[in-house]
Amino acid sequence: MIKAIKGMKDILPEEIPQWRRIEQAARDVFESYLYREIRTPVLEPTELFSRSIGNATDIVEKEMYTFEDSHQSVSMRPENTAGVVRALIEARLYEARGPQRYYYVGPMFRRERPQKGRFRQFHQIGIEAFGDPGPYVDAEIIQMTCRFFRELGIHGYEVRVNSLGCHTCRPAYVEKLKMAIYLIEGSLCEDCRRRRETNPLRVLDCKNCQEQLSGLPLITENLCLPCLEHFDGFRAHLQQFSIPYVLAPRLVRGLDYYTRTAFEFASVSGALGSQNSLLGGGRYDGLVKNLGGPEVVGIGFALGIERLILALTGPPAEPTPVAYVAHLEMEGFRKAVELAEKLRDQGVAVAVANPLKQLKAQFKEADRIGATTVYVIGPDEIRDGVVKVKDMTTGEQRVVPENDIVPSFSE
RNA sequence: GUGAGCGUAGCUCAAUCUGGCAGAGCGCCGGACUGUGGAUCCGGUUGUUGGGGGUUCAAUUCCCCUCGCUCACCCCA
Repeated sequence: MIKAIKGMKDILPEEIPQWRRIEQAARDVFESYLYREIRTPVLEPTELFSRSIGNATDIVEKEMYTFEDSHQSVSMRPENTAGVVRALIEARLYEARGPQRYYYVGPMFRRERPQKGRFRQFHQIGIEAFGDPGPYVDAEIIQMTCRFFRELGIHGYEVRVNSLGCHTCRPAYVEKLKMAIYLIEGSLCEDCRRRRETNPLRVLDCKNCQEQLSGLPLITENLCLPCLEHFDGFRAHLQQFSIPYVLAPRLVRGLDYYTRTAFEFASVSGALGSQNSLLGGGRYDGLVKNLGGPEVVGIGFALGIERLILALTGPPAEPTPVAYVAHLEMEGFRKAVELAEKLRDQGVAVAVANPLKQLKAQFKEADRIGATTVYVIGPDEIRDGVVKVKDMTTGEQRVVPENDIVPSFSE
């Protein structure tokens, strides 16, 4: 049997209503904040990702699906900020009047070992806002996400915020941090000692060594003045919007391009297994320029649809009502097909049994597909010019003149 | 990339520890009911025990290899 590739899943019809609900809520909410949809290719030049996400990150180093295509290295997108920024530059969207706010929905690819809430093909909904340097946008994005979550009835989460500094203050802080780690290195786990060089900020987040780490300097205490003002402004706006949040000075994003504001919506319900990040994002003020565009600042986030579904509670959507046309003998079958087409003209979903199927079997089938109404047409009905109509929930059946069959059956 | 657990009927799982005819429930098909579903009863159907090799008179069971799935680490949405 040919099976789907590891970490890639079919989304079966049963699950589709949930996906549509999430996507629709996102479109409605984001568009109410003047975000517009953008669709970019799944395949991009590998260089786009190595230059934006960062060459030394796990994503670029070992998780991308990369191959040669006519002497060019191309990769399937592991995230979509880089693609949107490329489009912004390529189409000179930054020159347009009005807000440059975009959202996207689509599959992303990372070649990791799959586990709960993590797949090799997964789906993200994300937004990017360009050209606005002030902290108000940062807070507005959080507000917008809270509205989106509220719309979906998701509650078991917390908002975590941090500032990662900028090109002025971060390098100095990283050096300071490295030095501090060096001093306590002996008490740290193997991973942390490795991370001191590869990704010092990550050390702060280590689950094994929290006790030893309490004395390390925090980025929030080492911000330059502009970064500090931005961070304070951001938090003041959150308070103004009455959004509860947790200060997470150890929150680090895994992508190199982030500056200043970084945030995360984390599930606190345990529904995501060991993954708890529902959504992550932040500001990336240097990225557009880095990729060859003008000095345009940006901020954005992405959320994982599969993870959102895990966090979703509540009853599944009700199935849409359907009708079934049962029949006897070829004569009845012909009439049944006609009736079914008339009902479809009225917008009703209708199934017709194969010709000459036993009536009993037809009713069984009607029951199985969840038909709310069954119409019966046989020689007797044709002779009398009527159709029998059975309500499958109550079991009641009545005789209706053929010409009166409008979509009057109960929903 | 590393570690652990699990692969038995369409589905959920027994039997594996202690080797001895591969089972149950659900589903499906049919009948009781020849023009009426769901409930009940009766009957029937369902297998490369993931694959390969080894030990043994005998392997679903024990051993080795391999593939797959799941969870966790790493990292992230």
